[in-house]
Amino acid sequence: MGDEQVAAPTKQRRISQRGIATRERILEAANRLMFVRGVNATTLDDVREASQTSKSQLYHHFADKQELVRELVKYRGALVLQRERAGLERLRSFSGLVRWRNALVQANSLNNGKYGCGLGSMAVELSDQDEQARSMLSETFAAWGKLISDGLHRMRDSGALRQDADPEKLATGLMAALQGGYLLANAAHNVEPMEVALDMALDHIKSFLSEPSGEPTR
Amino acid sequence: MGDEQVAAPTKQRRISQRGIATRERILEAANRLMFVRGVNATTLDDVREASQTSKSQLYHHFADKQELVRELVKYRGALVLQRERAGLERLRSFSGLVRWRNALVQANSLNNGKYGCGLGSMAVELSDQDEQARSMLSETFAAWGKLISDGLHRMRDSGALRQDADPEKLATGLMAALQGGYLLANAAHNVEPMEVALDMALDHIKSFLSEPSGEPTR
DNA sequence: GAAGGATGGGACCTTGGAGTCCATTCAGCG
DNA sequence: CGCTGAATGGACTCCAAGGTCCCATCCTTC
Repeated sequence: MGDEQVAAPTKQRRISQRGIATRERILEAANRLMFVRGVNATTLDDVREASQTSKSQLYHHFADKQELVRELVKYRGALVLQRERAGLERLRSFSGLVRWRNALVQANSLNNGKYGCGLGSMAVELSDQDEQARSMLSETFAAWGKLISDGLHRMRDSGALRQDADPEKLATGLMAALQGGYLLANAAHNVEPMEVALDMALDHIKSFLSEPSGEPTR
Repeated sequence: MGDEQVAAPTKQRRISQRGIATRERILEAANRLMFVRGVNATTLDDVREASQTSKSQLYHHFADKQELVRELVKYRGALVLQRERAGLERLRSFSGLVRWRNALVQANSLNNGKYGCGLGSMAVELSDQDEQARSMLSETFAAWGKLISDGLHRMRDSGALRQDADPEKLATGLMAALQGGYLLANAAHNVEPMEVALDMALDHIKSFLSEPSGEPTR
């Protein structure tokens, strides 16, 4: 409960290139391990070993495990948003959504549905135990949703989507279908539920396309 | 790896009424605690205290924590299926689905979206760390889905739903929307995403209703 | 090239929480 | 009743995992 540099920001610790690299290595290792085993089931010794560092390094860069986890939330959130931005920022048509869907499905099918969504599983594991992590995750989901709804807005503005379509709601529904799909696929060790869920959401969006759209895509 | 009474079922330990009650109390306490804190974040001492039992009782009834958790998976699965059966076994119309949706939303809104689905969160927490638990959960999801698809089949048979509707896929989509909705609602501490997700799934099902159905419900 | 902070290795400490054990009480049965 | 095994209380053991510490080495700066 200290007031951590509220009024004395001068004392900023120097940080070298090497230090940055180590910190990155730690986060990268934590990311990998916690993705497959879950956050709570991953120990700091696991992380230490996988990142080829030592205990002192871990505690040099992170105050404790909780802080490491929080930094991981940011790290992973940034990765996901970056990936999603790449796939969504130029979304202007329904077929773009289909391509986006296909990429996610394909990636997940490489694991046979295992592990689920890096953000979703953290959300489940942490929401009830770390308020700060929860709120960061919630914001990340919001940003992700915005990427989708922005695309839908573009589609609506361009006339591809009807005026009565609600981009925000459609985006939320699509995100939920995606997360639920990940969850069921993970439990079943099989991507199929995720495909079905995404197809449902896409069909729902398709029902808001303007008239001159031909037969079913898929 | 012992073959546990494969051929000598005579030695079945006697179990008294009192013993059964204690076992039940333990499961019930574990259920409550692990629902709000998560499985891994709940200690056996927590359970012991909340159930007003002692260490020896815990280990008298369950071999270890893993077994307790697995029994909890069964226990909770049975509870959920029982509740869902009550709400779905007589499902014959779209308005029945709406009522079902409303009940789930209302229940979750009492927690402001917190905690999520008892099965879904266990699935995320356990799928990557206990194969047996994962497979039981997967089966429970399947049974849950079947309750829904059975209802949809009845609707299709009665003509409420068109012939080209696929009850299994619709049920999977609905389940995914529900789980994803729980997840987002939990992260946001707000039921809304869950409502939006379920409404999307219901709209999707509605699009398969036979002609003579009037304007939007909701 | 000496000082001082950043980086690093890894032994060590501490503790929470899983799991053991034994003495005691309780309940059904001959 | 008294015997037997189930039910129970709770002290105790043990260890994995988080966290501390100290000393060595590296890098930057003057």
